[in-house]
Amino acid sequence: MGSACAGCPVRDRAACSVLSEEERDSLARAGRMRTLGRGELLFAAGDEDAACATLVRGALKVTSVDEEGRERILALIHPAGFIGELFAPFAHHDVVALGESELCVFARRDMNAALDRHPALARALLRRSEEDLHRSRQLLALDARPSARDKVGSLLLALAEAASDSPCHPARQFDLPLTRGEMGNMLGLTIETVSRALTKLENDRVIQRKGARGIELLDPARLGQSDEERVV
Amino acid sequence: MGSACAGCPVRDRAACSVLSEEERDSLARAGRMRTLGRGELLFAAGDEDAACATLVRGALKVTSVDEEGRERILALIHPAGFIGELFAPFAHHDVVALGESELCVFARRDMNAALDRHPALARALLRRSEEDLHRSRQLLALDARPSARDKVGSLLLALAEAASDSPCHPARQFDLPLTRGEMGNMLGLTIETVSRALTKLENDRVIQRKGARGIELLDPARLGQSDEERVV
DNA sequence: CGTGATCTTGAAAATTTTCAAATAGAGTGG
DNA sequence: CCACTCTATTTGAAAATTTTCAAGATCACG
Repeated sequence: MGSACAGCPVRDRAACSVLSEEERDSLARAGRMRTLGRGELLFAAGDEDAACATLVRGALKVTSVDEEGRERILALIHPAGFIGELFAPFAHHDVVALGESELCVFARRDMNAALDRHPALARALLRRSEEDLHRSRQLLALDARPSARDKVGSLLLALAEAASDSPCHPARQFDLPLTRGEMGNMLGLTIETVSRALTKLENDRVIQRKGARGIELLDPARLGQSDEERVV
Repeated sequence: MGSACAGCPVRDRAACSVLSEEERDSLARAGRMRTLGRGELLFAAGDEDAACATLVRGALKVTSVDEEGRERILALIHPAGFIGELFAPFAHHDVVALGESELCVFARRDMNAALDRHPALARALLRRSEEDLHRSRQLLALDARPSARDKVGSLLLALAEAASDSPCHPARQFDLPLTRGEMGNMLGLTIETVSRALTKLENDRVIQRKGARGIELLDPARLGQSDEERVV
């Protein structure tokens, strides 16, 4: 029987890829695989000693719920992403599967021990955390766009890039992992406004909808652009 | 002559506080102090091998400029905060002083070397990065509020907490480190809307303005709340 | 005590939200 | 496989909010 990680689809990209074969297997023995269906919770805000995990397949959302019960999506996690707070005494946010997802889950104590044992792992997580921070800031930049059309366009572009295998190139065609409500939630818009923005993008021949969730990018260059600016 | 760090105001909170006295001094010798005035640039997006630094005094903003020239504030850095990307080949964003600021600056190579030499430093930076990520997500949550009044209120609360010494307790009175334009920028609102929101908050006896920049919190509990929800 | 920049305020225009209803899709049980 | 049902999405029109444009007030500073 081969290594537990031998067939792992993210073995070359996840944080643990910096470990040697043996080190990785030993870490894998401390963890376990887990599958979540759409809407299932990995852990909830307030959980003590919440686990941490590498996402192997699927997609997750990180959300917070304010005092009035409104949910806010704070981040999306894609395969090879690491999820979990190693230092906070309890989880700050909920983490929920957007679709069927597979994770490699570790107890926080085990991950902390691994961090001590393998300095390279700490570096790898620091690097990943830096990337997460960058992604979070890009998300922040989305909200700066003045018009709903631009916000939705920028989000589509971000999702297309996340859906693509090759980094930095958006997938030409992909399925939205988010409902209209979830998209609106991320952009501070209502469901109806998101829907209207998509209609407008389609009328402008920037995208082509394929059913409710499928998106084809006809003119990716105009997605991130302002509504007006491209009249030239 | 004592240690270079002996009088450092953030010596107990910055990432380097996990080092021993000697380790810290040796790191300090690799770095240098630098003072920036309001509006001065620490480094710019695209800089190769941009330095990194711990903020000792003052405040910084991390900004990006989109293709149409609009600036977007992505993060605020407060004393003891660490700034700089250790892994990206070039800086993603501009970093600018909001007011007179003092920093402890390191060449990226030196910081990377220190990371290898002191695993505890990698952990400390990972922890700090996790906190930055959390703050960035909180900022993201600001934009979810539907009304301008709530957005501005939430931002004021965040700034009051940053201005306070005691964590988790907002300063009752403080000076805004940001112009109206910068606040609007962070919230996706115009200068005028921010100004009107402040006027409304003042009319509602939630805050009291002291000149253009001074803010006194009269009823902090109502700052983060929805406009309507608190009619009871 | 000017002077330029920042901030406030007003009114019209544009955009978004809200409320309401119709349509399309996905999943289920017959 | 199809009809049914529940949910998600789209669309419309009025109401509310925000932006834009314009002008006056205030502040900081030389």
